[in-house]
Amino acid sequence: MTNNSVAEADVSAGEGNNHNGRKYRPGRIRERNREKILQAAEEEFALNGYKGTTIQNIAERAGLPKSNVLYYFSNKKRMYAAMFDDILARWNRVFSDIRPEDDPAEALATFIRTKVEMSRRYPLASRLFAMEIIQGAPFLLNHLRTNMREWVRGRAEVLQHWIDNGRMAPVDPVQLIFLIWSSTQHYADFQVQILMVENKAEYEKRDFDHAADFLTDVILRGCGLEKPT
Amino acid sequence: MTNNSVAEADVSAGEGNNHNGRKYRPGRIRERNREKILQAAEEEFALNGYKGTTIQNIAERAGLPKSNVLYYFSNKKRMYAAMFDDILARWNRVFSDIRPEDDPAEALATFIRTKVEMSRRYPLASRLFAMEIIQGAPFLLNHLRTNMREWVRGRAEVLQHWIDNGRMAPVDPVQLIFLIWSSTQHYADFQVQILMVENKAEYEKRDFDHAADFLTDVILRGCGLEKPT
DNA sequence: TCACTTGTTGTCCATGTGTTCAGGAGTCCG
DNA sequence: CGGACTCCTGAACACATGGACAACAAGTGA
Repeated sequence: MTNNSVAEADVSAGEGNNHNGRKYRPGRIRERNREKILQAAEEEFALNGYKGTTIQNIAERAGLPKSNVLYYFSNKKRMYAAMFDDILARWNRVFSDIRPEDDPAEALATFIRTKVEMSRRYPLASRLFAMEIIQGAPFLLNHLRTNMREWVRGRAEVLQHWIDNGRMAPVDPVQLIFLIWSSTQHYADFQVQILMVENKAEYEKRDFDHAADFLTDVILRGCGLEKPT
Repeated sequence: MTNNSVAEADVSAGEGNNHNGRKYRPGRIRERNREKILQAAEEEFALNGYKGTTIQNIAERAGLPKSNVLYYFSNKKRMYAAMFDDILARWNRVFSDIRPEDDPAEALATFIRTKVEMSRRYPLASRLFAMEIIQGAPFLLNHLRTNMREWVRGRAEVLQHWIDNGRMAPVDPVQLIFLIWSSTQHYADFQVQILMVENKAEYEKRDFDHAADFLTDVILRGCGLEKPT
């Protein structure tokens, strides 16, 4: 199995037991603070980029002194990497596989809806990821080369299978995946632009529903599919 | 007319004449160096973000001493803004208007092709813009609120006109514009990801042609249109 | 050539930032 | 309670960076 994480393991004190035989429960304090910090980091990094974010800012947002933050993540890089581990894990938990015997229209619709939902629920993660890629993916390159490539190939194969069996129009499967990725992420990444253009102060749930409807409608038809009931 | 630029005018020495009555041609040296610097800035900012970019880096890439760069752009912010003025002007030069009497399929196809072509020719500009928006558009907010909003409304009106006349499927025109924006820009902004997933070292011209073909194909069909001959 | 503008550059400095470190407080278990 | 370990934190430091500035060089029209 390829290494699935972007962060080299941190020294991570408190991994359960020690050389003494005495057992300590791996601190719940640790757990709680780690989360507070990662949460804050996500917001700061997404707002200011890697370089633009200072540990001080993260610390303030997390309500902790800077030194304390550095106690949990020995340095900035590791923190950034740990954040992505978190995000990728979160994503992995959500996306279900597709199978050749599934209904194409239904599968695509679900995929689109799920992705739009991700844009709604985790816009920060989406933006973070986008910025990372735009800058050449210095941290995620390996992840793209391995996990993501396989992911895409797997899906593309199924799509191709559907095409070969005449169950959808013959469109390039990989490009189709890109199309769905880009158009759905757009609602998270370019939120400000969309809000400005539409002259709205903030998103509402129904905006996402509308977007999802629109995208399934156009893309499915674009693939020669009927909207599922 | 609304102010079309994002940069407050720089002091910009050498604006032609002086208080003395004597006339100087606004230095060609100035012109040349300005361009060298803006070019370098585009590359650096796109690669490292606003904060991550140092004047020193830009200077080195432009082959000038830092002090000289600061002679042309009195500070980092102004430089960043000037760069966007450049980029926006470049874009404005390219996009033609659409008219109600145009053929929908042809107009959309042209639009898509033009945007893909922009992704190919000016990937840095696209990435720069993307990063700026993702981070909340601190510099471009005003531009989004005015110019871009009007731009979208103008196009949307024409699209709606076509829909009302039954010349294309009834899809939300504004969403359609977003869809085209996002899917076409994706090839510039997420270049690394695409290359990694497809296991290619670099783009070739034909990749963009292929992408443009795919997008026109799917999106036009998605709008109930036939591909133009 | 002169008078004046434009262009060039080295130096200097205040500020901000990542990271280290040493010591102290808190927590848990026998 | 005592010992062992986890958690916390203020102070200090080395270093990078944006920008000011003053002196100097080059260019330009008369």
